[in-house]
Amino acid sequence: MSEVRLRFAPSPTGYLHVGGARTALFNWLLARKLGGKFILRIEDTDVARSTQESVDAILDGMRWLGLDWDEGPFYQSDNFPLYKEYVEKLLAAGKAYKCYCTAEELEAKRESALKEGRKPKYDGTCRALGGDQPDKPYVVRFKAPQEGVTAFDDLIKGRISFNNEELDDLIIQRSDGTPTYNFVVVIDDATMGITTVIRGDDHVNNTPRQILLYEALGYPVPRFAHVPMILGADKTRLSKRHGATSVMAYRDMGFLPEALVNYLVRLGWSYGDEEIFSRDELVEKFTIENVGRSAGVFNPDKLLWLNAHYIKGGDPARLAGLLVPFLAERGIDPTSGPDLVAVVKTLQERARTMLELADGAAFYYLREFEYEEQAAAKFLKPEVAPLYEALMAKLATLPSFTHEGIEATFKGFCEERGIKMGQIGPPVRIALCGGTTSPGIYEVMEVLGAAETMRRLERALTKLRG
RNA sequence: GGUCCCAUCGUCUAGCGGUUAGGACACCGGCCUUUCACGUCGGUAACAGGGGUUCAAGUCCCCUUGGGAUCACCA
Repeated sequence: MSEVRLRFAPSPTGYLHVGGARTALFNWLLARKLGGKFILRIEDTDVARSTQESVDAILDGMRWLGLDWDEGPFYQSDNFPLYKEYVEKLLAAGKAYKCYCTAEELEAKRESALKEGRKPKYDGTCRALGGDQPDKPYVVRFKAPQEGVTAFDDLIKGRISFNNEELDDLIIQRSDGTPTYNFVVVIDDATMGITTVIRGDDHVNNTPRQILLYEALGYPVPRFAHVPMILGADKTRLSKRHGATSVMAYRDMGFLPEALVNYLVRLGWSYGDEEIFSRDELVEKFTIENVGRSAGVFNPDKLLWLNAHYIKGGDPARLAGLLVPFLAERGIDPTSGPDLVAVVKTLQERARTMLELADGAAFYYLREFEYEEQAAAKFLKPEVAPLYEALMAKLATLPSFTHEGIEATFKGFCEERGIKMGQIGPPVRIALCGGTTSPGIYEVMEVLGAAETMRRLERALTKLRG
């Protein structure tokens, strides 16, 4: 039983955001590296705020990132009877008690305490109460020690300690009988045998309470690792106003999962000077000790750079497959036109996202595209008509319409006529793709094929003749 | 406000007592070139401040300042 068991425990109140994804990633990496288990648990004790759509969205995000889990997903809402049992156990042992204070009373106390500059902690009114009050609604509170120190050695931040007097008697069961987060998380992590808890550092303040609960319940306390949060450019918590925070939104914006994974893991973790990590390398090299202690700013530019890197080196066939839906959004069906894989190859070095790849690929499949106004005015002039005609005649004699042959034809053409590539290149480019930006014209011509190339040249010829 | 955490280029970071403080993104130049990119070469740019400890401090300690998290019948 020395196997490490880690978990990711999101609450289904929204999509999977990048911060959560990074936490999940760290857990997953450590589990894979150590040959342990990675468990997915849905924290839906707040029945009112939890939705099935959110669960689905989170699962989709996990799958897209390739974070497969070994056990689960488990739902806390399935375990309410179990939690109730533990509450009873604590009650019976005198380690918890019923509190009859109403939410309104507590709110009032909290406000006045805050106003007077005192700590807004529960004052313990019901702690010493004698017997039950059968007809009154109540919550169950954990009877926390009021003195002493609770400390733990965080795997990332080092030793962290709290004076118990700072802690109050937290509610472990609501008046409607449902358990609360801090209690449930302990029961679950304990009963699931979680050995290491990696979570956002917004949980550090919960940790001492949870440790106390573990001890009260007689369970071993797991190791904790609190990962710093992700900030926006203005150093405040990353939110929608900084841009997309949903993992799936990044997919829709044309990012590759390996790019997002690489980016997210490097945000807060490092391995010497290395920037690029394959999934296998991450599993091999990841250690929780190399996770930094301070919060990091999400840098979209660097993500973009990584994405460009993975597109550049990606398998053209795979990229072509991923590209289809992006093309469909533009009303393009790549089955009627040049081979999409060949198209992708001409674009890989100049696209940073699948969106850009789709934009760049569009002209291959459009037959009656418009010419960019400025470009047409500058290059589609009557004077180039003879050039077009001569070039087409020469091209027509090519035995095979390949990059090499086409290039040789252009070279020879320029030499014969004593002109420079700059005089024939731009007009041809516009004829082929309608603008001044495109892959190299030799490769474009090869991918387009002889017939389509000639048709486009002919079409431009007609256009420039008025 | 209490508690807890954090602090190296604009950003992500390397550094684990002795370094010309390194890399990456971004930015600015050169080269390459049929366009746009890619690539390549080079450049600008950082140890928050103040005290200690030490022969020696970005590295260790303390304080200040500045950020952040958290103080729910949310998770």
